[in-house]
Amino acid sequence: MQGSTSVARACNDLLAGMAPQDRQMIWPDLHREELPARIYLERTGDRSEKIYFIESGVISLLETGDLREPIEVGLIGREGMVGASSLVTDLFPQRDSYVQVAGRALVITRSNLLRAARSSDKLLYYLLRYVQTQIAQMSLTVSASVRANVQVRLARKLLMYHDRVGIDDLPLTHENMSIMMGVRRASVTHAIHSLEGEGWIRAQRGLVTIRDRQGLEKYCGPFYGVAERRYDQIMNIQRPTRSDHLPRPSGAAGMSA
Amino acid sequence: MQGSTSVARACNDLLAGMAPQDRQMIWPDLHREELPARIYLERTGDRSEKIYFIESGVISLLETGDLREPIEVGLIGREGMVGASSLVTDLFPQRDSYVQVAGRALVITRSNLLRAARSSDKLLYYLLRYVQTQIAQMSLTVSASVRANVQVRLARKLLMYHDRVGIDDLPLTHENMSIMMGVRRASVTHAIHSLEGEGWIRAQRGLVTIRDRQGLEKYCGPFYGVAERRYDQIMNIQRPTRSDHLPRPSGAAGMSA
DNA sequence: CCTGAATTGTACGGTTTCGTACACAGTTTC
DNA sequence: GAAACTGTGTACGAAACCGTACAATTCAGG
Repeated sequence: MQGSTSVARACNDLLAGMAPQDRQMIWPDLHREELPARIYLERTGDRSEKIYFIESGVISLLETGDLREPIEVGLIGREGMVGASSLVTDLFPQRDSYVQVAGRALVITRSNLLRAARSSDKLLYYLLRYVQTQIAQMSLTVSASVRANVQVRLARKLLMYHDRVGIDDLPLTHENMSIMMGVRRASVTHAIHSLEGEGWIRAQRGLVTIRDRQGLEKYCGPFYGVAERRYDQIMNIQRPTRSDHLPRPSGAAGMSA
Repeated sequence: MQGSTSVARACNDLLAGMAPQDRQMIWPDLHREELPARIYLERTGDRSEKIYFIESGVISLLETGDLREPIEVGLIGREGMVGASSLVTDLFPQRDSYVQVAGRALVITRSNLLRAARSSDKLLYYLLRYVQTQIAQMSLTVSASVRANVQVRLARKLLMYHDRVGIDDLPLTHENMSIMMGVRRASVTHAIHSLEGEGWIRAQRGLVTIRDRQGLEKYCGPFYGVAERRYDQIMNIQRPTRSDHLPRPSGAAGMSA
């Protein structure tokens, strides 16, 4: 790809959180790459030689199964990486990784990261912990898919995007969201209007703006926040408002602030 | 627990499929345990000191989130193990593991398996591959939860249970299934009747008997079989009727035969 | 055998979501 | 500035599913 430059400082939480010696070990192998929207970082079954530590933008994990249209089963932003599973085993990707919101990433070759992980147990187990956070996210997505209605699921998804893009403007179309959620576009349009009517978001063509994050979180109830707290717990993140099992998601549950 | 005896021969696919030297290494540490129905092998957040290689019976992975009732997000039988994730990291279980169908398992302590995995990369990466199969299963569960109706989801679930119990009689109540699927009991009753009307199953009080597996598989369409083929692929299982992407699930897609 | 508990059958109005369709608005291309 | 494309608003009947409720059946224990 293009846009490969040398690295100044990492904006990726996994890189920022790993042991300094591990970070220093892989540092020379990292190169920054731009991630334009609508490209695939990995395709199901196609070996990928690169692993991406996302610095900005949003990647969706898409599950196709044997169906025509895929479904979004996971989200990755600056809190995560793409390709962790191809690291721990010589396996082909099991899902598509699709750039929903353009951004950039620090990229390392699979062989380089694999070598590093084999030489440092600490690094390997650190990255494996991240895999567990993805499992947690997916598990809670199952729960929400079954129990929450379209409107709540949409709100949840917007919050998850908001956590990752960092700004309040989310470049998403109704069609976009409808495919990711596996519902009709008309259902998304209706849900968007409803959330807009409450004053929580503002919708324009191809753009959703978050205006009242707390309102959205409250509306989602138990369907937002659990995955985010688990991420913190698994990766040992300490946040100022660390309220363990209180109902109040406290606004700092994710990776936003 | 009770029922701990010495081991004669493993009926667990993971143990059967691992490298002989790895199996021999952990063999002395394994003890057989009976798994009575309705107990929990792991609870979310409670450290578990045991890891279970399931020989028979069915374990559900239950996700509670912050909700009152849990949802089944994964199934484990003789093809798998409970506690794999607490192996690769010193993490608490992130989900409940509940014995849906009684059976037995070969049990090893976490510290023993952890030591073995640290001394054998091959073993570690083998078990990590199994974790990937669980992710695949969960990912396809998301897909099915969003796109398939209750009747198809029920059929899919019955097939997955059938794969794991080995016999045609599944000890499940309607209430049981309704909780696992997150729907009304009445919805399950209706779906059961419908599947029964097609002659694919036979239902009695607390018991569902599979009578026409192929019929069920055909009815599920793309919602059954993909996860099972991925398991084979990830774990490098070779089966006689290995038809890669043909629509025919061929009856040997799972771990049944 | 009797009683209580567990399981299953069934009903009804209400809500959500679907499938499909068509009109309109904003953006890009030529 | 006209055409083509993309994105959004809206409608309508049909289907799926829900919440709730209650009766009937089967099983387990005394």
